Formats: sequence, structure tokens, C-alpha cells
Amino acid sequence: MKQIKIAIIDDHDLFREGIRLVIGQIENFEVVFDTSNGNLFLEFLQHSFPDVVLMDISMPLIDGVETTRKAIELRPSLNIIALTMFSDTTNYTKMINAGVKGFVLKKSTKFELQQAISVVFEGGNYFSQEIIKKLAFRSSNGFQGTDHLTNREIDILNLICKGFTSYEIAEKLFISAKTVETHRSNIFLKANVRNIAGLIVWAINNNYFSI
Amino acid sequence: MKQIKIAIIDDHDLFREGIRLVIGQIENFEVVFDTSNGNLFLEFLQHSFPDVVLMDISMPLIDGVETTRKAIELRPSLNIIALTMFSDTTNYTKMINAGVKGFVLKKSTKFELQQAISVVFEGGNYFSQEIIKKLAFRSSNGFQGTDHLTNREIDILNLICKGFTSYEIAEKLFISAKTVETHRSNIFLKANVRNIAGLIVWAINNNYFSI
DNA sequence: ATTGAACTAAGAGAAAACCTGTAGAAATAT
DNA sequence: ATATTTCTACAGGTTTTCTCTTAGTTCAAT
Repeated sequence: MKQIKIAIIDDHDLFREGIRLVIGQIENFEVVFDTSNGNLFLEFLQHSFPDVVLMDISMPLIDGVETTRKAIELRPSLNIIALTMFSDTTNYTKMINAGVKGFVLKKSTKFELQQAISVVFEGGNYFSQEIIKKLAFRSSNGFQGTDHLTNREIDILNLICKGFTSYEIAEKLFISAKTVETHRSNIFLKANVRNIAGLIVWAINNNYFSI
Repeated sequence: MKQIKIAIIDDHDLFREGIRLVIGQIENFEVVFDTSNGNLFLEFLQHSFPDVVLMDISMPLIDGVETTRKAIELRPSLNIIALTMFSDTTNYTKMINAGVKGFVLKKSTKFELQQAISVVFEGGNYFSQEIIKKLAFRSSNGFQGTDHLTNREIDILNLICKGFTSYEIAEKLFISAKTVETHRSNIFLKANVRNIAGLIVWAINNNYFSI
């Protein structure tokens, strides 16, 4: 029986260390690389090819989505499983589009992780129940694929999230308050929300803003 | 050298399992109990006395703050270390007031965790650098110890965060919109923010709302 | 060269948010 | 018993948000 070579990318040292040991206990599973830094992983990929990669999503420097994209670009057949804390709806799609083969929540069990790794190693897909439920819920609600924001809209969204009024934003960006309001309206349309409260939540979920 | 008996309360199975193994590797450290459920831990306390407890904060059923309070009530000399994912400012104080002897972030290293456990076991306190920084920052900014919200205010804050208008909230709660506005104003004062954007961020940071 | 997207701007009005202050009734604490 | 806190409610005001619509300019792509 061949050893399954596993790489772990997660910025939480304790968690990573823990997972290493959990995996080390499983027969035929072997952690060959672990890091807190997506870029270091991409370097590692230059000369090595792990069988399965466990990838955290939210990380500093370069996040899981970006790391996954670049990794898959480099090694299209790479088996990446997203490993995440949150039930963050949008990142599912981002990660899936980036090319992950599986999705496991950090709160799931050792058994489920083992399942996921095995299945993905054998060429399959593995998605936690909860992710599937979320996706099902979204499609049943006529969720429209998030129109991407323009650069200007992102700037403005960020300032809105920081609590600035349209007028204040206008001053900062040296444009008219009316222009800011236009952008704001367009952002609302794309985010499909009615007011700032909804917008902030959307912005956080869609990685446009973090607390 | 005496074995240090450690209990772990954390609802994330994978993380808990990992920590178990991490601790198992350390000489003189021994995990005697672990659970995802604060109530089960309180039961365990009826007949046992671990040397150090690692306690997650956000958990379903009964959260870390509540579990800590009850545990300390039962065993005032218990050494509890809060183990948390977030840099959540208010929970520091809540947990400290509840009686924890230390505070370690989940993203810290195995070494730091070992430090923390040893120090707390010997009767000291251990707080991660980052926590101390936060606390220092707060006091240097004339931060007024978060006036706690009343129950009604918490209800209303929650609805505000969900994007309802004052009028809609009034309808839901069968009170006047003016009353809602009064509560809203009081919440703004306590949160020390100027608008909904700031309020949402504050609410999330203070565990009144989660995404 | 033309199309399209992005950025800019504004008018006009309704709705909601935000500020300040007052005040009574009920529940809770000391 | 008395004081305090909480919940309720309103007045009257300013500011900001939100909706809808129209439109000129610039820049990049086909």
C-alpha cells in the first residue's frame, strides 16, 4: 500500500501541528510538508508533488484561494482539500472555482478528514454535508453569481465599511458626493442588499472587508 | 516530577484531537479529559480536578464564558486558560472576569502553549502578547469598560445587524418605532460608534452578532 | 472605428438614520 | 422604602441614505 503524501497550509500553528499528529496516526498517511505561508508552499511545489493538500482559506500574505489558484495552475492535477473554520458561503464557490477537490470543516471529525483525504486521493470529490446544504440552499434561492466589483467600487466599499459617509468618502477621493452615491447604488445592486447593514455582512463574507 | 493533568473543552473535534496529541508529546503533560460540551466538563468537575483547563470561548449549548464561571464557582482554585481563535476584544474581559488565569490564541505555537500551561500550573498568569497589546491599546484610548447592553438592546442590536429598519423592528417587537430609535441611540452610545457600519463591526467584535 | 465598461456627475424626492432632550411606568437592587 | 436601571414613548430637528434616471468622458478591446 502506497503512502499518501500530504501537505498542510494553515497559518494557525497550533492547529497545523495538531493536524500533523492526527494524520501521522493514520496508517498510510504521511505529512510531507506543512507551512503557514502560501508562497512557501508554491515554492515547495516546484520540486515536489504531494498526493493531497489541506488548504486553509483565510491566511495573511496570500490567502487560500489565491494559493490554490496558483498551485493548480502549476500542477493541474493536484488534489487540494479546503479546510476551513467558517461556514463562509462565498468562499466555497471561490475555492471550488479555484479547483479544490474537497471541502472539510475544521470542526469535523478525524474520521471525516480521513474519509475526505482517501476519497480525494483516489480521484474523487469530498464535500462536507454542511457545505452541500449551503450550496443547495443558495441555488434554491436563485442566488446570482456575484457580479465582480470594479476597482473604484472596491475602494468605496471599503470606506463605507469603515463608517465614512458619502460626503466624507467624496472628500477623501476628490470626487463629488453624488458620484460616491452612484457607486454605492451600483454596489448595492451587485451585492443584492438593501442597506449598509446588509452590505457590511456581504463585504465581510466576500472578502472585501475584514474586521 | 508530577504529571500535569489537563482538560480540554473545545467544540472543534479536529482541533481538540490535535491539541490532545500535541500535549501528549510534551513531557509531564497529560490530557485527562476532553469534550466538546461545557456541561459535560462541569459534570466531570464533580469528581475530578484537572491541574489546567484549556477552554475554547465560542461553543454551542454553553459557551466558554459561562462554563468558566460555573467551573470557577465550583472549584475556585481551578486553573483555566482561554484558548481562542479570534482577537475578540470583549471576550478577553469577559473571560478574565470569569476567572481565567491565561489567554492563548489558537494561532500561537506549541511552545507558547507549553509555556502557558507550565506558568499557570505553577500559580502564575499567562497572557499572549497580542492580548496584552489589545488591552494596552484599549486603556490608552480612554476605552470605557464596555457598558453591557440590556436584554432589550441586545434583541434590537441583533435585528439592526440583520438589516431591519427601525420601523420593521418596531413591528416585530410590537413597540413604537420611536422606542426602537431610543434603544438604538443608547446602543450607539455604549458602542461608541457613529453609524450602522461601525455598529455592525462592533457587534461582531463583541460577540453580539456573528456572520 | 466602434462598442462596451468604468468613472464621473447631478436632480429630485422619499425614507431612514441620527441627535438631543424629556418623561412615565415597571422591575430590580440595596 | 428608596434608588437605580430598564423599557417604554414622543417631539422636533438635521443629516444621510436610498431610489431612479439621465448623461458626458475616458480607456481598452475587437
